[in-house]
Amino acid sequence: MSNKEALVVTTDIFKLHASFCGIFSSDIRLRIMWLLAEGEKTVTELANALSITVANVSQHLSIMRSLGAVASRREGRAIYYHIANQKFFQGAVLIREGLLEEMQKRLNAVQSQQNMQETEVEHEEIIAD
Amino acid sequence: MSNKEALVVTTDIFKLHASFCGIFSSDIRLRIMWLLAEGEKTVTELANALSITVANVSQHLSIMRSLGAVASRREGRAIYYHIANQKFFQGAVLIREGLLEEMQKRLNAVQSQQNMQETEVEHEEIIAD
DNA sequence: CAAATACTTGCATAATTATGCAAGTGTGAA
DNA sequence: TTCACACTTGCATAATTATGCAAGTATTTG
Repeated sequence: MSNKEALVVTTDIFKLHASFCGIFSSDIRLRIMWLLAEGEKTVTELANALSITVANVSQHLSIMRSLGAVASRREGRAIYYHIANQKFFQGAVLIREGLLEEMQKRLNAVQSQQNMQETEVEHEEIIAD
Repeated sequence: MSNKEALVVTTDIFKLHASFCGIFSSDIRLRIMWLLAEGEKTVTELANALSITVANVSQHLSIMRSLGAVASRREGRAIYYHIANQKFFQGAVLIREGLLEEMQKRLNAVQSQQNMQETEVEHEEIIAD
């Protein structure tokens, strides 16, 4: 994800989709999406919320804008950014939900395995008797 | 996205989510998701469908499995892969829909701009009369 | 056990992406 | 016009990710 490509021109929807999803492969850009989901924000507001430099936020926004994930409007000397299409955020939310579900499943699996082991120990103790 | 990390252990949901989304930033892995959405498939089947080497598919699957996007089961000497949670696919679909919507919007914008220009020309012609 | 099939892994090399810092642009106010 | 503010860009350096190829493991079959 560099910000040097001015325009993405691909006829291959999978390649386009993949480049686009590069947006979500940075935790900073994900946090920006989550902040912008609350409503439009300026670069400075985002930088403050994220505790990183304005230049860095600007570079991330430049990538996101070049891929069409966000759009901006100028008001005086501030530039307000917003999510270009809510489906981008909704899709990211869905993926996160899946992740959390899977983590919960694994946690449950580990816990029930622990219960199994505890049961085995009890069983051994019974045998030891 | 290397396949060397055995286990992702992060308490930061944004970092975890971002690593996970690295899966979608490769067109090959996206194609694998789309193929697996049809139903479970072996590594060889995927390699044939994608016209790439089995080793390469295996490496991509290894990344996807290490992040929990896919799971597998062995049947004889074949290993069948499937999507671990449908929300992963649904989220990717939603993002693609957003992308296509935005592309359509831009196409419409270009077309209406062309219509505007045509109207201007007509206008000039009327003036020329 | 040997051979064949199906898949995985290690490693080197190439390509892409991220970051900080310095310098630049655009806007409004004095 | 000069200054300050808000943001962007270029560039170098570091870090991550992708790919092919060769060698490896696991399973079934003869």
